[in-house]
Amino acid sequence: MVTPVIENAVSAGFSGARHAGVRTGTSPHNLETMSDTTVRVEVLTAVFQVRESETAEPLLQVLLRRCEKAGWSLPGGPIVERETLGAAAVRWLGTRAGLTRVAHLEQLAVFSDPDRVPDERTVASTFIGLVPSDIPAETVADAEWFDVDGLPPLAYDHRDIVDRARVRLAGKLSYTNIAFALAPSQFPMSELAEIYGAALGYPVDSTNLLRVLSRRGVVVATGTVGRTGGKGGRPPALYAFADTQLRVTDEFAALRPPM
Amino acid sequence: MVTPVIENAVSAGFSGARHAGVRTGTSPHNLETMSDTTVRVEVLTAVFQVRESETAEPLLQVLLRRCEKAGWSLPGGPIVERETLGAAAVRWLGTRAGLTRVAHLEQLAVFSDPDRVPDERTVASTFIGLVPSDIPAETVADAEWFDVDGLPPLAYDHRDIVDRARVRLAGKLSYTNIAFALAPSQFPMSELAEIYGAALGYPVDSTNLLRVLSRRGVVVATGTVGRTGGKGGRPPALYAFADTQLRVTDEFAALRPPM
DNA sequence: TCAAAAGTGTTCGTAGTACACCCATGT
DNA sequence: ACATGGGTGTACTACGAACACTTTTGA
Repeated sequence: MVTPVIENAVSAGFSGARHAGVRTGTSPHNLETMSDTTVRVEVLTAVFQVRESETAEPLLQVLLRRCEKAGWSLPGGPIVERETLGAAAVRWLGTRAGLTRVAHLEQLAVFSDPDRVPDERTVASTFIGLVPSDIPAETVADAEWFDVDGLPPLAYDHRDIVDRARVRLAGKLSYTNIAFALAPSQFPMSELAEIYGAALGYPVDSTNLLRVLSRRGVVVATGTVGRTGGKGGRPPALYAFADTQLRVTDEFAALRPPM
Repeated sequence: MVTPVIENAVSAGFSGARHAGVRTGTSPHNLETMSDTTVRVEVLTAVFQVRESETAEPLLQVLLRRCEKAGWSLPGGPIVERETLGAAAVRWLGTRAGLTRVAHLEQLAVFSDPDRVPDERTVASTFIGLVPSDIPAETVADAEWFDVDGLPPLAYDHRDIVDRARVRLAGKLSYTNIAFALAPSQFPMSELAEIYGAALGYPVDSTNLLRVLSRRGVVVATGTVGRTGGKGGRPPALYAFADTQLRVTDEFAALRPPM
């Protein structure tokens, strides 16, 4: 179970942004010709996958890299010229962690505390990445998967980033089809319920999950049935996600438009 | 009515992040000692206020600045050393638009297209700012408020930013108490319903709004009553928001935890 | 034939909307 | 008194959770 946290909100009146002693460093107009203030920008991605672990049930895991200076850290690195942040995130996942495919990648937030990293001032633009559970692990170099509830000490503020990513993921599972990026292309509902359970941290009933997701048009039956498991039981119908693109499926919990 | 758009999602397998020809510009380890890739970072804020306009009802408006080079643009500018992005956003709102108080400020997204601004490569970290409707306009210098549905042509990608901000605001009105930052400290429910209506783009029934928001503990009655309006009518009870901090008030539309 | 897993159906609670009706004030 | 706006109550719908019961397989 993930505790919800409000993200990046600076609330309630800082009255008088009088920027005492703060040098703006530029004239107040023509934004596009100023070139004095540059800063190091890095991307960091929290990549999640629901994976088998020592326990009976699969668990939500995060991909970490061992970094000799600062311990375990999220994969990522600085951006280069003429590259979007998303492209940089993908590039670093390839080079740093051997990950060649993520089914979904989205911006999380920017972490900009001046002291978040010692030495050079570094702003981190962070991402969430999701890998379907049937994609092989392919851990490369010094990368490794960890249960989200059994993380080692992480470098800098990377633990905050992972926590925020988990909250976001849990939230979106409830009102979007984001699980398409965690699930295999075809699956029995009981397996999908386990994926939801792993990501949310509490058990999800497969019966009701089917009802909710099919009413919303998120999953559709493929018509095929799977093999029955090791200990007998009725062979399960196989389902698939209708989209492979993030969609809001329950837009308004309240205050929906009239008619 | 705001059309929902999925934000910042790069979905569905870029298989093989082989970064063809892309120079990473650094060795793959020790993130904290690299200093080659720096980039200009600017903050931009879409500030909203529900304000009286020519029409009978108040409308949602955005604060824009006239910029001689690129036309109307969002207030903001580059960050300086040892300043978080949020602080930079606040500072620029003060110097560029004379705004000394926002009730809520939150990160929106990062816009990083290499060509989003000509000349120097500039990454924009964008924010949403909200100003209560009873705060005087205080337009300063060449800043001006515009109806969100009657915007002039905006500089660069600033129109995209405003649109994304509107979608985010509309969404959060439904499942958080974010309206605290748009409403006066005390208000009759009919006035709050108008604020919701302006921000959402469709009429909101004040009767039901009261029920929803009081069940959730978002608004509370102050006990006082206001003055009756110009054309008679029963004097309204006055309400206030319980918090001045963003809170999720309807966390799970579906898939709530058991028990 | 029995256990295990999957699927179907039913009941229940509750949130949200629509709308009718009652209340308090100014003219 | 009556128009105007505010407040209360009620009926209806829909969604989701819980859970019992039925179905289909393997041992």
